[in-house]
Amino acid sequence: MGSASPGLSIMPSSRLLLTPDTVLRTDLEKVAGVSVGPERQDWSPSPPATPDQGLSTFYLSYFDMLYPEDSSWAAKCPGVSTREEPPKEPEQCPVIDSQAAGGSLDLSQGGLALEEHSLEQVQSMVVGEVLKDIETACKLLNITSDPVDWSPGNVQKWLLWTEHQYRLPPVGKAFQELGGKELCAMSEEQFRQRSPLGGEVLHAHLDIWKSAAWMKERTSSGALHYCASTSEESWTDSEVDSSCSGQPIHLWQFLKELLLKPHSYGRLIRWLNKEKGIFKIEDSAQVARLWGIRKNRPAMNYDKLSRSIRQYYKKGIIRKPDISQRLVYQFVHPI
DNA sequence: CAATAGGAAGTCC
DNA sequence: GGACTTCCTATTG
Repeated sequence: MGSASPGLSIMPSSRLLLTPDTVLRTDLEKVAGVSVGPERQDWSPSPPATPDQGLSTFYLSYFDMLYPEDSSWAAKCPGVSTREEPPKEPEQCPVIDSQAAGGSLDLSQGGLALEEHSLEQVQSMVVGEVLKDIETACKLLNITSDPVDWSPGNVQKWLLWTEHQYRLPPVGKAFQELGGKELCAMSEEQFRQRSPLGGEVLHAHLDIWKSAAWMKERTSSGALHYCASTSEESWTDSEVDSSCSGQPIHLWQFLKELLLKPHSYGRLIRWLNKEKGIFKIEDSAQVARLWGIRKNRPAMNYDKLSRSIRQYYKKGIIRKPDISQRLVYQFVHPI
């Protein structure tokens, strides 16, 4: 049989007749624009006050994490608006321009050089970051990056995770029993029918995943760097291997993964002293919840999670720091 | 009152 | 059997 319905495989590719980052960008804009709620997600910069600030904020947050040391230039970098291809999505550009509208092109000196190379580079970096985020989520959830391959269980995990990440209203059982193929075949309208409040955003997020999977497959021929490249500064090779091979993830690995993505999880858990491996759990309930999603343990809570951490004391994996503080732990072997 | 500590038994791969 | 998970009691800040 035709197995994967034609539309399924054609859809992403037809969309990607445009450059990959154009497509992703469109999805990103959608997600950012649509999901702007009273309480935006955790991607660091200040919550947008208006819908069109949402997009800028969305991008800037990525600039932020690309240039954590000096994000000031990005904050006033309307260079973003000097796009070369306005013909394509005219109505989406003004949104980006909203920052420039404020005037103040501070690109006078040094800015020009930046402007020259920045746009495309920044765009590809942003896309790269999105792809990395997806890889991270895959690791944390133990699901494949291509939604088409998801089991109904995987779909539920992804839904729970995405809900949590972007503070979407719970979909409950609206998508129960759906596998990845069915999910991917659904239109935005169908998403909205199943989940009137968050369906549209969920669909946009899924779209990003689909695009990413398509891009990944397209470039996979020579590229096996994917897994390892996701956590630049992180573990040793052997550790990367274990987290890439779909083996059950250990709690300490999970915690480290969260710690490696401060722009996504910094409000839940963060380094107090990265060199020494000291970290603080800022939101114990949420960290436990994510761990529960990962392990399919809906009843997981901080009481149980912390008991697991305490098992690490004996094993010499995690300990309490010399100066014990609430919710602060230390990896015995940092880096 | 939530966090910490650790024993004990159960589950899951 | 290892790596949690679940439950529980006692202690601490």
